[in-house]
Amino acid sequence: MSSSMHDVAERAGVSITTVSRALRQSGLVSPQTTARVLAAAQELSFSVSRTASSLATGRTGRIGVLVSGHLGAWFNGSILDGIYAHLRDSELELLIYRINDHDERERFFATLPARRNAEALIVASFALTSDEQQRLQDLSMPLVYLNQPVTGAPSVSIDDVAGARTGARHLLHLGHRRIAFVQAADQTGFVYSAARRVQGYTAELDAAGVQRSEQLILSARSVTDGEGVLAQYLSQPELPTALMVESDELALSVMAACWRVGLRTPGDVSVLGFDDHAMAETFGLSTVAQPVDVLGREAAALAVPLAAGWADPEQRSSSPEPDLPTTLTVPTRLVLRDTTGRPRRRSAGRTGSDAATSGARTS
Amino acid sequence: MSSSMHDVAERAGVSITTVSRALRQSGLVSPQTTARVLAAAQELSFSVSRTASSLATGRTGRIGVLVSGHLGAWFNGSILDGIYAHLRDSELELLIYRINDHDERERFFATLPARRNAEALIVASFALTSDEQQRLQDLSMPLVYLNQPVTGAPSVSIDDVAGARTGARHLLHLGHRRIAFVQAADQTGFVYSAARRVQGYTAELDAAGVQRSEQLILSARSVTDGEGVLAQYLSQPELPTALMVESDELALSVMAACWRVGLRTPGDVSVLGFDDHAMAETFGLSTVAQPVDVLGREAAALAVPLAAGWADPEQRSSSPEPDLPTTLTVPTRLVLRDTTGRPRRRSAGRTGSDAATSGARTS
DNA sequence: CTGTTAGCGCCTTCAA
DNA sequence: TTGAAGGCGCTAACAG
Repeated sequence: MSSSMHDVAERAGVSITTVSRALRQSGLVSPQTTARVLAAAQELSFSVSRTASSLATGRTGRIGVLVSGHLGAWFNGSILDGIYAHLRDSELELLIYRINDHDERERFFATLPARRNAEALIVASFALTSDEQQRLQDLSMPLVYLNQPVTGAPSVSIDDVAGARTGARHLLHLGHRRIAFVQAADQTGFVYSAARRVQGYTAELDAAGVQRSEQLILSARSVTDGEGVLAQYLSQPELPTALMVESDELALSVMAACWRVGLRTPGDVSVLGFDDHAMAETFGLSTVAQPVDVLGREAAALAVPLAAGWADPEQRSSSPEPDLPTTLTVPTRLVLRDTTGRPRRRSAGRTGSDAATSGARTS
Repeated sequence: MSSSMHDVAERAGVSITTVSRALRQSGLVSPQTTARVLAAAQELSFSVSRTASSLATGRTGRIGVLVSGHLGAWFNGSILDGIYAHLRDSELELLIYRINDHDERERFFATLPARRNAEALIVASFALTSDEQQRLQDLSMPLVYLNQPVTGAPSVSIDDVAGARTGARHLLHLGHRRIAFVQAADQTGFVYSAARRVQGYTAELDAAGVQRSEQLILSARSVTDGEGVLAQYLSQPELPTALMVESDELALSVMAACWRVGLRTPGDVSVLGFDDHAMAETFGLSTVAQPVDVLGREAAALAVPLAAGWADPEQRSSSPEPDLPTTLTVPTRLVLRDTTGRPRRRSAGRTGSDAATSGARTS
């Protein structure tokens, strides 16, 4: 049996109100009384029912996170860690909603369980239909988008375009002139990031006046389809000297496939990932690191005041710019390890390290 | 402003009670009335406040999970996925409590926020002090332990000992006679699994009458300390022909280190992991797979009825064996890929593929 | 089948 | 500094 404030009050010889105040450190209770109440609560191993206090205050003390795909996916997990770190300091709890398949999707949008059950909802890296986006807005509950091009709502994203440009640039500076980009087909959810990364790649190559073609965009059937990518790579009439891969997970798979057939990185081909997945360091994968924990932390930092302000309308006025939704962009960082280097001069698909000129081919 | 049942009742011209019943499909409301209520609710885009109904019913509709370490860790994420899959079907929500450092630990055990806030708590792979275990019991709420040797409480674990034995056995059958085991030092939380894995390794080698020594237990400073392990490996007077590694994460790190110095797997040394981490397949790591999602799912399956039964004491009687805490053990499975094979006969640290005899050493 | 009457456990006026 | 009264939004027990 969990005891209630009533029991504590009785034990401490005070009113329920006093117990409530003492337990919340409202500062309206004398030290002695407070001590007595605390002791009584201790003895009964009492703790406040959030449910009841939620009903009374209108605040649930919970933040929801809507996640796309598996919770076990590196990205999702890391995001949650960042969010948690911040929520912890705000005494808020973390409620998770996962949308992993069509079924879960239906269910979520049919019941919108988040409604009134959390004070704000962080929507992580999602490919939402406009209909779904609308439904979320209708929730009339603060939303924070993570890695999504939603206008008019607070959001946090990494700078995919700039990251990809930086990645491409370093390959260009190393002397690469034939750089392929590897995409994954079915990444549920991460479509925006993916699109922006290709975009960055394209932009940088164009800016450098380097040749580029549709043929240089390789696509994997899944994030573990390194073999498929390798096949496409080796089918190219003129072999690219570098591969920019959409994500580390896929890049690692590509690397593994290369190694399996004896292609060395960066000896035969440079491979650049994107993310800085936990395993990237282990295997020495050069990559464009995105600070996922920061992403989560910032999203939470945006959500918390909204949550508070929502229940407490007057707090809103304290913010300098009343209602401009904040849009945060966190920068990426190029991490050089062992898979990118100067292109080799000899062998397949010859390249010059200082010019874009290319002539006869090896095939 | 979110509307209440009151508004819906008014709009539909019925009592609040009827609204409540209609919305819960209690089957006590006529189809027409139900339709009217639903319509009204729709128009007001109303949805029930879980907080209020929780207070009234005494059920929060939430299951808590206490997680050790990072949410982004493969194991934790996978567990959560399994749990989520089951909860989803029970209309329960997932509340997360993470204990990642001393601070979070203190905080959790000081305030026990899960109390009265969730209907049951799943305690995942944890190294709890007995004091902490006691605190959890004090929660007086249903607990389900995952991968922990807690007696008298429902629990789900994988069979680490048997898994390790199987792993060792296959190496023995392949002809290995000098097999080292690699442990990680500071795995916060997973100490039990780790201990049981060494135990299985030890038992199997002993059963086979194969020589074994303290020296053959290598230890990494962290799960990414493949280099350190390699150093220890290469310092052995007589080189082991196989390495059984406590976890895939560490095994991958070891593999990478081997490759970096030119040691082939399994050509020069066989490497066997444990877990079946997402990356194991990518890199062809042979491993003892533990079905983590099943683990999570089973834990949830144990927790859900407890949660229900807790609030609804009479339901308990429906279970065949009233109060025997269930202890589930889920089996592991050996997954052979590219890193384990017969030991080589020539070269360093000679081995015989059919005898345990060993003579002169190479050093 | 529907409505009325009481709470669930806490917090927030308002008084003392 | 403390207490009494009322209500947060919903559900349950009991009538009709």
